[in-house]
Formats: sequence, structure tokens, C-alpha cells
Amino acid sequence: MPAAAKNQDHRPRVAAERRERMRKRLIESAMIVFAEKGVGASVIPDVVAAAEVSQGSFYNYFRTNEDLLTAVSAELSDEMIQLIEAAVGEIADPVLRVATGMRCYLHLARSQKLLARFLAAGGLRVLNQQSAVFRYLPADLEEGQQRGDFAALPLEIVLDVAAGAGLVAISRMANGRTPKDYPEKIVSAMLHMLGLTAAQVASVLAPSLPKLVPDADSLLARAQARADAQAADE
Amino acid sequence: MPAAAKNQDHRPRVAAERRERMRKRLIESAMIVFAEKGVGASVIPDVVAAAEVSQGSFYNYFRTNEDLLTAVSAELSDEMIQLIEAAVGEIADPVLRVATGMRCYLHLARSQKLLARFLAAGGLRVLNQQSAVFRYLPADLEEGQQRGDFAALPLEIVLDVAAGAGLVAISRMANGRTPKDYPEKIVSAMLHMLGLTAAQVASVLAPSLPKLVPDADSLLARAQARADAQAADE
Amino acid sequence: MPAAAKNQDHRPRVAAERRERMRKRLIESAMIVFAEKGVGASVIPDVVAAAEVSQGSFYNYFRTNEDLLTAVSAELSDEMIQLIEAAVGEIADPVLRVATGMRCYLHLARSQKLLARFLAAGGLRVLNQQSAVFRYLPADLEEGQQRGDFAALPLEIVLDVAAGAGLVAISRMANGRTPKDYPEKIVSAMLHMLGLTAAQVASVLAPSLPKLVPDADSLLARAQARADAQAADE
Amino acid sequence: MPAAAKNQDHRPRVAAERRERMRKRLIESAMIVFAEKGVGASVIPDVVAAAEVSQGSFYNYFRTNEDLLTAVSAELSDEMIQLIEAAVGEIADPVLRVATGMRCYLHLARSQKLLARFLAAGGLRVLNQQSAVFRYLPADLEEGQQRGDFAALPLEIVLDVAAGAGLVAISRMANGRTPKDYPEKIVSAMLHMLGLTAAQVASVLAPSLPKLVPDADSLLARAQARADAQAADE
DNA sequence: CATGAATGAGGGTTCATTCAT
DNA sequence: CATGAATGAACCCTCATTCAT
Repeated sequence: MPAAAKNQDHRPRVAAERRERMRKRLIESAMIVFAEKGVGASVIPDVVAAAEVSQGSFYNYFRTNEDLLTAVSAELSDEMIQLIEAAVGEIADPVLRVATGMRCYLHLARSQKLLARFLAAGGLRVLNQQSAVFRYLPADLEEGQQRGDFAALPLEIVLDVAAGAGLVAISRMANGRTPKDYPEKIVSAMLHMLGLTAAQVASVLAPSLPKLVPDADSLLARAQARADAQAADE
Repeated sequence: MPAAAKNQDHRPRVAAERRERMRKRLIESAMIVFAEKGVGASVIPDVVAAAEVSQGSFYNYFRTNEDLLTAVSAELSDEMIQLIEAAVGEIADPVLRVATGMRCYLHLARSQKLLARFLAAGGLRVLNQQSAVFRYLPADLEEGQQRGDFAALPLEIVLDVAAGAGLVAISRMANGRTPKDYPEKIVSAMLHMLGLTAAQVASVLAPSLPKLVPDADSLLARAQARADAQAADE
Repeated sequence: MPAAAKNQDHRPRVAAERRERMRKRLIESAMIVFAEKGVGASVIPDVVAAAEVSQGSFYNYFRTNEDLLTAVSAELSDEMIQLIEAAVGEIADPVLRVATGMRCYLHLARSQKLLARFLAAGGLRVLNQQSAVFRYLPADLEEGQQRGDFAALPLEIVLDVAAGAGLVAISRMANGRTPKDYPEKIVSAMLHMLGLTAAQVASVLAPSLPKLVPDADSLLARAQARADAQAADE
Repeated sequence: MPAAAKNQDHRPRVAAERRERMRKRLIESAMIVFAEKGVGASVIPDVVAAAEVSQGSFYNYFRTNEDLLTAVSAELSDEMIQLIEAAVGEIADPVLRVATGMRCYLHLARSQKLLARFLAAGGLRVLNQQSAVFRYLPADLEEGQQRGDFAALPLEIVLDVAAGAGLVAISRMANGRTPKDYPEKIVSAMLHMLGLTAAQVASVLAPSLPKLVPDADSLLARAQARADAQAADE
């Protein structure tokens, strides 16, 4: 292979990789800053500082605050879906799927404080962008209703309540100490709402969850590590 | 009455009245601005403009954004409680009280778009300051549980879910068109969660609500009127 | 005496007295505030607060910051002259007069911390307005020179050096701890400059000074008392 | 030299130079503004205007008024020391060193009106920051005392008096017309204070001083030029 | 005259964004 | 593409001053 061809092949590739690394670094920093300062605050200076990038460079990757927020949300959404799907995908029973999916979602937030703080800071604004997470719920609920396992509440109502409950639950887990079975308590309430008996509820909440460990180079893992390091510095 | 006494009595009184009017004007404007721009934004310039007051004057009444938000929240909380208590106060049955109280709360937000937008914009932050509204709920829930009318879910969990459901419901009513019985549907879900049968739910939701009309010089009425006038201007 | 006449006589008099009291209260407060915040700072709000007077009233007495400063300076100048003259007036020998006058001036500042801080804060600006204090010095110096007791340095030069030395000395006494004979050391330097031998210097500095106690209702006494009370509050 | 190396070398260097020029421009303007308005005033807007820079840029270089003052003082201190040391460095006799150093200091202020006005405006505050200038005095005084050339006054006292005399002298030279030998008169007073005879004084003050000309791109020269240009504009 | 609310000018500071290098 | 200085708009806040009561 002649040198010229190699260059033409090589240079763009490393450039693209560099670009991708930088982008990840910015998203990582943004998640931390959003979690700390809220999603309405002026984050660009902090993000730039945290990512150790020049002000000017930032604008090669994102144009607005909103852009950043969307990027963080999308990435998190993807990673959460992947983790939860891995745990839930094999389950056939819609009731168990719904229950386990919710549990995973809440336990994930509970074990990842940074995630919880980000979601809590984002509030409804982020929750709506996270709708990917709720994409799976309607289908399962509908299936459960058709099978007569769930009471016949309007789907939108159930989704609204679930979203609200989730948001408040995450906010509570982000801010204070919550018992280990706090997620189960919330899910239990949801299942009662859906018409399950106490015995049924107990049964679907009984199985122990698989570990939900984000991949080492996922946004979740990297941002959490960075935030921990930062906290240790102080 | 001697002139001197009249002066001593009169002058401070009119001064205090003027002060109070100005304060109300600012709170009114603030509610509108918060509803429009969110509670995290820099509202002071807009509030000042909306109230047609000088920047300097503002600081004779409030020092920070947060101060303003607290004042609006407190005033709204008071007015909402008063309206709802008027409708619910006479009810003895805890189940009916809970159901009717929630319906009132949601219908109030549904009929007062500005209120809904303010509460939605405030999110959890305002919801927590509004806790006065939720002060009544725990007692009724507990009474209902003790009488065996409500299932024995942990109180905090029920409150968290109710708060979340309320928040999302308000947000939905603020943003889009919701059917007239949307509040009843949400309350129905809550009552199912609390273990009521479909028949019981139907029964407690059957009574028609009294009109919830804010007093003409309440913050709710004045701000809504101002916002309407403003909208008409455009 | 008919009532009407009494009124015409009485009312203006009490009014004038009230006015005078208020004026004194403001000057008092101003001295404290100037001593604390410097003469360039915005003192009106603090003065008004310290004097417990309304903003509006202030402008019935003084129009500018400068006015206030001048008033304080003038009043202090008068009081200092009176105290020092009382101690020095009887002395016939110009050398002893000069030495004792300077000692009095410095000891007064040393015993009245508030005075020292005010003069130090004022710097040259106040020193110039205080020129009344230096009105006595030239005559004595000239007499001393004519009698051959002082070396024949140009009068303006001696005054410049004395003013500067006095200012720095006061500033040092205002800020830190100075030994009890610090004033004598400064005066000794001045006398050496004026050509006195060490023995002569020792002799004129030997006499003990009379106590320099400001009258109880003088500005000096009242302001110092207020400043002490204020300090005790914290 | 390869292109890459040139770039890596060149770009940061020109950037640093630009930065340094801007910094100098601000310090220059600050010196003029301080000299005009005093060191306690709000100078930032004026400095920004004088330097023809945006408000925002200012904060890339200095954060507070005080920062600016310190920077101007430090730079002036350096330049004055350099000029004076050049004139005094070779002198072995401490008495002659002290006398000549003081003369230089005062003549410098007398020939540089802007410097005099800045130092006078700064008063004790700047004088203390200028302490570098007074760093040389104590050693020489001590040496002179040990050799018996100076009377045995306490060193701190002599320094206080010298500082005060210097300050007042500078203030006088800044404000009005002073005779060409005004500095010598002041120094003469100091030397008398230190116990020298009239003959000795005359002898150490006899030598003519070398010219004290600030380097063309020194702060002193540039600011003076700017101030002159400004004055010519009006 | 006393009061204190209202005012608007002005100072201090941050930030998103641009642009020459 | 990376950099970081420069910019100016916008925000926060204080203060001197006025004026109706």
C-alpha cells in the first residue's frame, strides 16, 4: 500500500476518533455539571473547564445548552435501555416484565447517584426526552390489559402516573437516603393501581434482580467515576 | 377626632396600603413571568417590566429570584387551600374527602391555565413549597387506612406517587388539551392504587363538584386577568 | 404672658433645639461611619441607619457626602483645639508650647481610637480641612525661630514635615498597638529637626501632660461611646 | 526549521505578547484614572474607556479595583527603584546615599506630574504597597547610625517621619507649583532631624543629581505621554 | 419638618459567541 | 480543528435623590 493511500485512509480515521473522544468528554462533563447546577443554569463555562477544552472548541461540537442536554439525555436513554433490556428481554409474562422493568429503572437510579441527580435536575424536561425509556411500557401494559392481568385504566393515565411517580421517586433517591426496597415499594403501588392483589404483587416482586452494571466505557460509568474523583479531591 | 390623631392614624395606613398594592403587583407579575419563562430563569427584569416599576423599586420588596418564587408559592398555596377547603371542609368520610380534594386541586389547575403553567414550570421545587396543599392529605389517608377503607400502603409512598401524578397531570393540563374528566381519571387511578373497587371509585367520583371560583381580588383572579389581557394584546 | 405669645416664643425654640440634636446625631453617626468605611465610601445609607433617621430627613441637614465630612472635620477641629488650648494656653515659652501642643495632639489621637481612625481614614483630605489645628503652630515656630531657639528652616517645610509625620503617626496609632511614649518619640524627632540638642529635647518632653478628657456631650465623647456600645453588641 | 515547530513556537508567543500589551495598556490607563479620580473611586468604567477596551475584556486581566491598584503600584515601584538605584548604587557613604536617594525620589515625583498625582491620590494605601522603595532606606540609616553619622533616633520613628514628609511633599508637588529646590529643602529637614550640622547638610546636598529619565517604554513614560496627549486634546 | 417609597443612573460581573492565529 | 482573547449584551444590585403624604 503506497504511503499516500495510507494517509488518506489513516488521517481521517484518527481525526474522527479524536473528534468522538472529545465529544464524549464534553457530554460526560455536561452530565456532571447539569446534575450539580441544574439544567437551566449556565453550564458552558463549567463544562468547558471540566472537560479541559478551550471555549472556542466547544462550539465545534455543540451550539447551545439545549443541544448538550439533548445529547446527554439521548446517550443516557440508550444506555439505560440497553441495561434494562438485558435484564428484562427474556421475560415473557407482561406483568413480570412491567414490574421488573420498573424495578430496574429505579434501582439503576438508586445505585447511580449521578444519574439520579441528573434526572431529578432535569425534571419533566428530561423525562420527556427520555421517552425512549417509556417506549416499552405501553406495549407491555396493553398486552397485560388484553390478557386481563391489569385493570382497564386508560393507558395514558397509567403512563402519566407512572412517569410522575418515577420522577418523584428519583428525586427522592437523588437527594436523601432511601431504604433499599424503596423501588419495590413504588412499583408495588403501581401494581396495586393496575389491579393486582397483594399476593400477586408480592409474587412478581419476589425474584431478585440481576446486577445492573454499566459498561466500563459507558457514559454512566465514566461520568460517575469522574464525579467520584472530583468529590475525593475536596 | 382631632386633626393630629387623624394624621397619625391616616398617614401610615395609606402608606401601608400603597406598599401592599405594590407588593401584590409584583407578585402578580412574577407569577405570569414564572409561568412563561420557568422558575430557574432570570425573571427580575421581566417582572419589573411587567409590573411597570423601576428596577430599584423591586429591591424594596424582594431581594432574590427565590424570594419572589416563595412569595408567589405561598400566596397561591393559601388561596388554593382556601378554595379547596371551602369545598371539602364539610365532608366527613375520609375517602370522599381525599377523592374530592384531589379532584378540586386538579380541576382548579385545569380551569386556571396560568396556575397550571406556573405549577408545571415550578416542578418539584414549587411542589415542595406548596406542601401546605399536601398537609391535608396525610391525615385523611391515615384515617382512611385505619378505617380499613384504604389498602395498607406506606404513607410516604402514596404521597410520593400522588405528588408525582399531580405534577405530571398539571403539566399535561398546562400544555395541551385534556378532556374534561381528565382529573377524574387521574384520581380514579389513585383510588385504585389505594385498593378501592371500581364500584367504590365510581361512587366517590360521582358527586358533581362545587364551582371553584377565586375571589375577584385574589392573586389567582388578578394574574389570570392580566395574562388574558396580555394575550389579547398580541 | 398670653398663650399666643408663649407659643410664638416656645415653638421655634424647641424646633431649633430638635433640629440641633438631630444634626449632632447625624454628625456623630457620620464620624463613626467615616472611620469604619473611609471617606470615599458611600456613607449616607449607613449614616442614616446609624442615626435612625429616615432617608428623606438626611437631606434636610446635609446635601452631599462632602458636606458631612466638612461638618465632622470642623466640629472635631474645634473640640481638639479647645482641649489642646486648655493644656497649652498658659505656656509662655514657644519651644515648650510647640512640644506640648504636638504631644497633646498625638496623645489625644492615641487615647481616642475613633478619632485616630477618622483622621487616618481622611488622610490629607481631612488634614487640610483640619488646618485650624495647624493654625497655632506657625506662630509659635516663628517666635521660636526669632528667639533663636529653633534652627532657621523654612517655615513651610517644617509644617509639611510636621503634617506628614502627624498623619503617619495617627495612622499607625489607629491601626496597631503603639507604645505609650510613641507620641513623644515623634515629637522628639521633630524637635531634633528644629535644631534642639538631646538635652533640650529631654527637658521639654519631661513635664507630664494634663489629662485630655473631652466633655461628656462633645462629639468626641458621644461618638466614642456609641462606637464602644456598637462594638460591645458584636 | 520545520513548519510545525515554527507554529508551535510562534503562535503562543504572539498570543503572549498581545496579552502583555493589553495588560500594559490597562495598567497605563489605570494609573491615569487613579491619579485623576483617586484610588477609592470606581475606576473600572473609566479605565475601560481610557484603554478603549470592552468591559468584558477588563475581567480577563483584573478582577477588582484593588488588583489594578496593586499592579500599578508594583510596576511603578519597580521602575522607580531601578531609576533611583542607577543613580545611587555606586555611592558608598551611607549619609550621601540616604540624602541622594531621597532627592532622587522627590525629584522624580516632581518631574513626573502624573506619578506625583498618583502617589498623592494613593496616600498611605499606596505608600505601604510601595514599601519596596523604602526597603533600601532602613539599611542605610542603620549603617549611618552605627558609624555615628546619624543621631540615635529609633529607626521606626525616622521611617514614619520620612514616609509622612515624603507623602506630603509629593502631594504638594502634585497640586501646585513648588520651587526647584523644594526636594532639597525637605531632605535638608530630614538630615537635620538625623543630627547633621548645617555644613554637613549643605555638603551632601551639593552634588548635582544625574538625570532621572524613565525608559521610553516604561509605564512612567507611556502613561505620562498619554496623559499629556489627553490634556492637549482639551 | 419627618417619613419612606419610587426612581434611574451607574457600577460590578458573567456569559454566550466570534474570530484571528 | 484547537485555542483563548475580545466582545457586548444582559443581569444583579446599590445608591443618591426626589416627592407625595
